[in-house]
Amino acid sequence: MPELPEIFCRAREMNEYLTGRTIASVEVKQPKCLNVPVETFMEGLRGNTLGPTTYHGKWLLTELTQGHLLVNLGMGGELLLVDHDVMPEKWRVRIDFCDGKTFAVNFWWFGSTHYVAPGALAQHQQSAKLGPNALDLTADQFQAILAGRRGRIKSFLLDQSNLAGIGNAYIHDILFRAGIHPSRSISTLGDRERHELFLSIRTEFERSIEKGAAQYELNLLGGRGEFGVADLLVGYREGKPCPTCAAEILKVKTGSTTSYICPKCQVL
DNA sequence: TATCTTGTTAATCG
DNA sequence: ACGATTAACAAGAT
Repeated sequence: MPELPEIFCRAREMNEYLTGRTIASVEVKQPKCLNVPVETFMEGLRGNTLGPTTYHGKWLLTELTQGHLLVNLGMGGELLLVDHDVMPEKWRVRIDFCDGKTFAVNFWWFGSTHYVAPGALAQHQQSAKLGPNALDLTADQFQAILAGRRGRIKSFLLDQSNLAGIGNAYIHDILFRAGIHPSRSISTLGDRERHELFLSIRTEFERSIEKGAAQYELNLLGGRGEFGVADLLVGYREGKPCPTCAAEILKVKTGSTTSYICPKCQVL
């Protein structure tokens, strides 16, 4: 589940381990994950040296000598730095560096690996329309984004054009910490609740980042984070007691997504 | 076998 | 125009 904490950590790792390496060749096993024809992709990348990597929501953006390499892990996958001849079993795109290392990209569903030509980043639709990073907001900015908005709070928070980085895994605990039911209308939320929500996003994401993000995702070197199921409060804990009031945690349908809630702490 | 899932976009309906 | 809902898409695990 790559959400903001995972992407944040991958970006940090890419800065530490990939920056300065020069691309010798590129191979694509799944052309559908590209935004341009395979030839364009390979030609665009070849010969470039990798600069700093930043993140925006669930996108990783790596500056190249000319242009940018963008990766979105979709619903999961691995970014691995390996030796040329020790490739992982599954990979969709491999970027071979001149020094014998390879950046191997794999998704298990719906990922993207894009090449953006110099100066064209603003034209990259998928990343250009993202809202601000959820962790970069101040309390006031968060209030401003919520002000006057309609609809349900959960769909609002999951909509990457409002604020970027929250997905359907961390959101269970984010809403629980704030004591807010996922189906609450935004218009019924008081200032105090909105502020609690703001704090919950920070708390939740920062806790995970401190631990190197999710246990069930591999980091660049093949290791794992330490944020695991034991760190979850209500997410994926159907039938278990709420950590606050001991009521039974429920798994409920909220629109097209599933939510885990405490029915006593998060009333509609 | 059938169903579930961490994401995103487009289409559709009211 | 907006919000809600559904389907669809590149898999893999249970």
